[in-house]
Amino acid sequence: MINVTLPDGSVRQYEDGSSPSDVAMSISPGLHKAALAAKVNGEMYDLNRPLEGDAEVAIVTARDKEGLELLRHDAAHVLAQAVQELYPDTQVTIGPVIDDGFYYDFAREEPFSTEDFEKIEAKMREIVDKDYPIIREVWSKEDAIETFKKIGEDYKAQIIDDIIPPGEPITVYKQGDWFDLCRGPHLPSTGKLPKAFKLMKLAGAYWRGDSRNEMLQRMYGTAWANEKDLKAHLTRLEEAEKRDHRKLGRELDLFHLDGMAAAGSVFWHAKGYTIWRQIESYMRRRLDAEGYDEIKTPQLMDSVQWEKSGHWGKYRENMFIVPDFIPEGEEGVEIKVPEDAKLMALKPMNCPAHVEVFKQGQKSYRDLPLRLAEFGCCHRNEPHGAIHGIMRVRQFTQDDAHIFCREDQIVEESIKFCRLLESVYRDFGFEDIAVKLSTRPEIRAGSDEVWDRAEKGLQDAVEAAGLPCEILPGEGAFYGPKLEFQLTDAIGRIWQCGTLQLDYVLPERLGAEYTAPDGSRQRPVMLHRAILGSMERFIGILIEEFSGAFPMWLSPVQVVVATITSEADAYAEKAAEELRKAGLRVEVDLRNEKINYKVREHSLQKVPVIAVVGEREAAEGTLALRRFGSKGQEILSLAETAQKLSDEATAPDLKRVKA
RNA sequence: GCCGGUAUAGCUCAGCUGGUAGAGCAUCUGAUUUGUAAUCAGAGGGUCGGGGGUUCGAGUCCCUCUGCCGGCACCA
Repeated sequence: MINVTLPDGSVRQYEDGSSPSDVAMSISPGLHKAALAAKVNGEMYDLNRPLEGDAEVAIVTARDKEGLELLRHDAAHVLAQAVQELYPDTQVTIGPVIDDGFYYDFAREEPFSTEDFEKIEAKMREIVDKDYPIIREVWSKEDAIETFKKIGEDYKAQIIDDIIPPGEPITVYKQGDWFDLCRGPHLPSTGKLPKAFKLMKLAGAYWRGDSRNEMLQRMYGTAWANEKDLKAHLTRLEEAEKRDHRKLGRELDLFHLDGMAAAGSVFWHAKGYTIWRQIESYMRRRLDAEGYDEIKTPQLMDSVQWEKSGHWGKYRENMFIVPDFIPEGEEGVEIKVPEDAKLMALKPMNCPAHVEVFKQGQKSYRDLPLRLAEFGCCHRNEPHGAIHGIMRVRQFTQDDAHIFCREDQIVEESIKFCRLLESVYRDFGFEDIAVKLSTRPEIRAGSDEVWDRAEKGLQDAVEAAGLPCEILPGEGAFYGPKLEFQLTDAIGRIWQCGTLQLDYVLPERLGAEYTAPDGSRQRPVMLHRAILGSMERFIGILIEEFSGAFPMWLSPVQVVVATITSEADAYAEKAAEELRKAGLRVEVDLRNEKINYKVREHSLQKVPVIAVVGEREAAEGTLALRRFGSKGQEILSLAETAQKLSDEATAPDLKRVKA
């Protein structure tokens, strides 16, 4: 007999060789029906896999996170079986679970098309209906390789050969005639898979994630415990689409993009640039208060500078190179660049120029830490497939700064930075920030003691700011460890925004030094840091975060004064003037349209306040305020409105000063 | 850069198996003076992304380039 401890703490006895399925049945037939797998001593087990002794057993159903993952994993297998039955010339590779679903990578000469999806889904449902038992088998490595090779599954054979560590058992799952290499666990039968799945998209993906390898065809799908959850998920996706910054950017007249005229660069319109200016002013105030010195450095620098900094060697192919010469000849004649023309490059980052500024004049230890900030406009020739809206562009402006300091100042500076970043993000409404600490890579500059101190310094800094942090071992730059601060867009894509990087190498390469108290010449350490990251990307994320309905202080138009009849025109102008005097961004709508029409239009533009004026308001010197997202109205005197709205429109940092 | 998809009016989209373009909204003009999410009428607007080909004839079929979309790879 074996003793089984259930999640509620109770202990039951079962015959030797009993499986989680027996346990579930003994608790209730309902649970047995809902059971998908089990957690045995914390490890996931198939329902029918015999228990090997006393154990803690928890039955997993579709309600558990693990259960849902199991479903999705099975959905991937059912997909693979369906595809191979329909298209026998297809090889299977891998099919993992991802957020909200799964994918499967197939190798096949002929491309699939999304038009095949309907047929494939029908086949998947058929496999579910057949209710094939899913049977786990343990094979030897040699047998497994041989079997998969024999049936032409070269990728599977390669996985077993290269990827699975020796000694680990090779498990194969069979459903009907079809079988697949898999770690498991799986559902007891294909009939347990709810039909709440849907194939979503088709995409290319490199075999084993390496662009030197061949490209496979990846099918993405989503799978849920029931139809209702699936529908809710699809609705969420639709809602997220409405928040897409590219769509809102156009609809709200914030910016436009023109792939033909300037691929990967943003044309900012007045409204979008108003938001930009608010953010820039805000950041400038925050940096001023933190002891930064704002500077401005050249857009074009001689290639010699980039050679010295090391960028030329490593990133040349992503830099825009400009030959320094005067083209001759008539219009229409091809421009010939002389072979000996000096080359310049648009800056891909600001740091070398900041080191140049640091190097001007003599620096003493008394000058440190020296914090040089710049809203630096950078150009990077990004791979074309990487460009995305205003999130990933070829011209962008960083809220960049470099802190030159002594090694013993690193920790304090890092803490100050993390606190500042956390406070800035909170002002913009971001509460959960993902922080990643990338530690020393295999090939690196500097001694282990220096790395020890640097990594610990960054970790302490994040902790001091009260931010949770995940460590990415070996992901740091060769010159130092780094922190990355990530935000998520409307559809769950993660974007790097803020960053803090320690750099011991660049000051050395470019010869930055200061005079120490003992009169010796010393190298400063350099902290590369950005809070928002790129202005473009940050604004893109803000647009999606607020779905275009910006808080008052950022909103490009804060108030629209809309008239009901032309009788109120003069008063409307006067009211707008008063509100502008109070520092508000105000537009007036005197058009000969019904108030319904005006309210609708400005509501669609997500203007925070519509101030309606008719004869009554004009006579009484009041405004009827209607807030975005509400139907009610509030009648206030002109003076009260100016006071109240300008308070509301005060930037968060200035509010703190006032308070 | 790679794989797949896609490109028609300012925007959203229709245009079946080839017979030289349509709708709604927007714009402009006129009427309407209106009380909180679309007042009515009329007009203008497109070498159907560029180039090449098949055909008597191409928005429609083929090739090619470019952009865009979704992934992959990349992201100092």
